[in-house]
Amino acid sequence: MSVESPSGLVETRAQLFHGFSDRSRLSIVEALREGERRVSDVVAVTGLTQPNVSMHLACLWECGLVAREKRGREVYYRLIEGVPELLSAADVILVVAGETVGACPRYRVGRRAA
Amino acid sequence: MSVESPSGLVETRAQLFHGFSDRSRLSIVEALREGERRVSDVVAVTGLTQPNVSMHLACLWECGLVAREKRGREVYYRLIEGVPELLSAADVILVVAGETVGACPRYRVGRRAA
DNA sequence: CATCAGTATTCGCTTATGCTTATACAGCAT
DNA sequence: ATGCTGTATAAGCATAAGCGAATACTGATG
Repeated sequence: MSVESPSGLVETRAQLFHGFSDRSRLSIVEALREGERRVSDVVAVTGLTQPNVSMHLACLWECGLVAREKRGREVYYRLIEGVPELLSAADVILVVAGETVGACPRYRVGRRAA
Repeated sequence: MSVESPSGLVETRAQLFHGFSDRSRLSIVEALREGERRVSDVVAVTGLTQPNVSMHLACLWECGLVAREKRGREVYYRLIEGVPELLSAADVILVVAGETVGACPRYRVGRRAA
């Protein structure tokens, strides 16, 4: 069952969006937006813990949303094609609905009790 | 703090994607893709329960991702502008990464133990 | 081989949130 | 008013999944 299947498509799309639905993963993605980065670079930029970044990157990689290349003992990650465009499409919506989305009361997306 | 703010942007984007990260909500969105629909229409098309659909639509509406119009005792919902484009951008990615995304082992996005 | 830097993995906990069932509310007809 | 249709809300439960801490790999260097 490929992407062609209507019902499977919805399922797969949901999973894709889920990959980007977490604040931490999205900040990692943002860090990769300018080009490939080592894990430790991402850690430095995002302020997340190393295991956390590693987990999220593994998650994104397993889902095929980032590419990975090992050089020596370092591992470089980069976004696959299409991702920047998806982010742009999201930002277009946010121009209009940003305030509302940001204030959405039904979920907090990882914003742990703060 | 508007969409302009870098950190706030990531947060808001995460929430936006979260809105589309659920299988049920996404099937509802898909149902709305062809135009405005009543709640009961969406129920019929998706096979979800009426309270469930109502909840998800309320969620999407509060987040500003769908527009709502009441006519008599019926309520019509439709997608706001930019959403179809976001879905298309997602599909572009899925053409390449669809198989991988669909098989992503780290989460199941609402696919309850089946 | 010993050590260190960079990365990945596991465990356990906590929280978010989707679902079901029951029920309440709103508007129209008789 | 009564009843019916369409929609929304609430309570309670079950589960997904993010996080911190500890630890295991892996490859480079001396």
